[in-house]
Formats: sequence, C-alpha cells, structure tokens
Amino acid sequence: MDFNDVCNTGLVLGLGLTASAQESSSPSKVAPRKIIDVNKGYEESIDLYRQASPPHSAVSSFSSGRVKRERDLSSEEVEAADRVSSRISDEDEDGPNARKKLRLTKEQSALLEESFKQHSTLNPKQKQALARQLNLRPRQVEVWFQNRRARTKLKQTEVDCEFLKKCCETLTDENRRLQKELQELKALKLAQPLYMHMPAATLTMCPSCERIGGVGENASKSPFSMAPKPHFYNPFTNPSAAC
DNA sequence: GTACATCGCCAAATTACGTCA
DNA sequence: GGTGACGTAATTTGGCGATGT
Repeated sequence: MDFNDVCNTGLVLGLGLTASAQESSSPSKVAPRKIIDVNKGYEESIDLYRQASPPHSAVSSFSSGRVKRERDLSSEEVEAADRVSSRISDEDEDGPNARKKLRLTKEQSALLEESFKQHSTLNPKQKQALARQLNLRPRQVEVWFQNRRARTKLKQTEVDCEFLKKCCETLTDENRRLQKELQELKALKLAQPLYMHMPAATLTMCPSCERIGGVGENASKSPFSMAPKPHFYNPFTNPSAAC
C-alpha cells in the first residue's frame, strides 16, 4: 500500500449512508407530496386509548417550545393507542404506560432485510405495502428501517476505523524504516569525509539495491564511487543503472 | 417574490425490553 | 433464580426540505 492508496481510499464520513442519503431525496421528497396519514385506520385505537388511559402527553407538550411538538402530540396519542391495541391483542395486563417490545419473526425479519437490500429507504406507498404484507404497523416498518440504517452505518464506521488503523500502522512502519535509513546515511556520510566536499548532485543511489553509486576510476568496482556525469534514474529505461 | 407555518421524513441519541450465557 | 451483556424495537429531539397561505 503506497501513499496514494492511503489517500485514495474513497472514505467519506458517513460512507455507509451515501446511497440512502441519495435515495432519501428521491422518491418521497422530490415527487409532489401527497400526504398519507400512515396511522389512518387506527382511530378506533385512539378512541380506545383516550378512554383507557390518563392524559400522559401533557408533559411532552411542555417539554419543548417548538410548534412541531403540538403536531407530535397527536401522533404520540396515535402511537400510544397503537401500544394499547398491541397490548390488548397480546393480552397484556400491564399499566397503560408499559412499553411492550415486539420481537419480529424470522419471516418478518427476512422480508424486511430483503426489502432493505433493494432500497434502504421507503416511500409511503412502499411502507404501507410492506406493513400490510408483514402484518405490522407502518410505523413499525419505518422504525425498523431507521434502526437498520443506523446499524449499517455503525458497522461501516467500524470497518473504516479498522482500515484506517491498518493504514496508520503501515505508515508508522514506513516512517520508522525511513528514519533508520536516514540515520544510516548520516553515519555513512561521517565515515566517508571525502563525500563532505562533494556536491550532493554528483551522488546517486541505486533505487533497487539502495547503494550509493558514483564516479572515479574504481567506479565499476566500488559502490561508493562517483558517477561520471549526473545520473537520473529512469525506471523504464534503466531499472538499475547504478549497479 | 418572500416570510411564515405546517408537515413528513430523517439521523442521532437514548431508553428499555427480551434473550442468552 | 439472579445478573450482566448484548441485540434491537421504540422513543425523543432537532434539522431540513417541500408545500400552502
């Protein structure tokens, strides 16, 4: 792995979401908006919830000054109603604020995974269809996709992290090697005072054997002799000219 | 044209439940 | 049977773009 490999890793922060980010701006956002109430059909549950449970969402309505929360108030009620209806269907005897966690069946997980492979984000129609197919609430499908995207991104981040660690180790080794080589060259320079008075340009180093070449009557014998004329290494025409 | 309100969707962070060793 | 770790469903929060007025 060379420096270019390190620099051209193609790594992007949030790499794992690149595709989904593109997708998320495609079908449901670019297309003219037709707002679909995904909780339609749960009005009965809402009524049920309103009867069965004390008003619990007043706190969240005061928890933030944002107007948006007022809208969420109703969706909270809807989802709380979902919970109530789930509990009823599950014959749960817990209190109204209990949070029951659903475990998806293998078939449901498999189908969701399959769908996720095709597109990591869903438009409302796809969500509805998938929810019907899986016998889940659209909100559950939506949540599953959100969590799935998060897991994918986390996994990709871990992979990226490992890769960068390896790059770091490689560069550290390379740096160590070059430092050592520099020390050796410095020591060589001290041991051969003759070179101290030579212009650096007259010294050459063989790129393959990493020996210093040079000129002189013993040039053909000694690796430390001087080159007869400036010697430019061309890996294509002369892979080991100094040797 | 633009300022504003509203909506729906999303990511990120967090909570909490179910399972397993 | 109690417990901690782990996976993951569900919730909360805040940002953003689209849309309507």
